[in-house]
Amino acid sequence: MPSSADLPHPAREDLQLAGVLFALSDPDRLAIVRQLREGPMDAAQCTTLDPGIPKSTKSHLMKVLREAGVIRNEPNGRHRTLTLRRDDLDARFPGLLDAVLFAD
Amino acid sequence: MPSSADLPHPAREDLQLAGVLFALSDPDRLAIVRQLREGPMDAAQCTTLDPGIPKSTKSHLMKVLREAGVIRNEPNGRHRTLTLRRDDLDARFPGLLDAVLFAD
DNA sequence: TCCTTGGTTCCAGAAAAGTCGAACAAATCG
DNA sequence: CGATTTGTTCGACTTTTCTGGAACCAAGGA
Repeated sequence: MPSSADLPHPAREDLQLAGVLFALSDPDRLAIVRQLREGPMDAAQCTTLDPGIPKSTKSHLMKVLREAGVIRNEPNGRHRTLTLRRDDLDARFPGLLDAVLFAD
Repeated sequence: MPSSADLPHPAREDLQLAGVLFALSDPDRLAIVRQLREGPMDAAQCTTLDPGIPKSTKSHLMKVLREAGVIRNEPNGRHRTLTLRRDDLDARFPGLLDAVLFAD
């Protein structure tokens, strides 16, 4: 049974190209996605961001990525596990994620 | 000698991934880019946009795409010729444009 | 030369997005 | 239970982006 702390995630078929591109169009969010390339990660270990960033700001970055369908954000004990939705993105927009992750 | 009507275009090496993604993160701008896929086009023939759109708004859409380096906008007699900067985009962000154009 | 056409620029207001403190929530540990 | 850790959410404020009218500009054509 889903915990009340579960956040909504769009279904694969509801992902919008423009929305995904927008979520990725920010250097901070791009850095998070790049870090997730290696695999799931607890939000606390996002070292790519300025360590002095307020947690509400950080949470907002995650929210934009989640609502666009780029990452999954699930409760995991006291933490939150972030996962890149690679399979869904590849299915809907083949090659896009690879191009973004590979760039530069 | 360059006409004063020439608009500034970023050099290939100055293209920013986040900037390009932002320019593409809008349905209207995406539609313009998709139409340019077939080849250069005069701005007046952008049939993808609502025909009732004010020309200043349309010009703004072009400006965002141009400043991000997605399209070239050059004077051509009484018109403006728009060109997708496919070679520059492919060089800097391989696969990105194809993925965007192919999607859906 | 004047008029029309196709387009940019400027400006101001509206809308959207980002920032961050403070309050709240859930899990864990003592 | 109470304190700590790791977050989310809310609300107010700032900043960015969008929108569209009006002025302007350059190229042709009558």
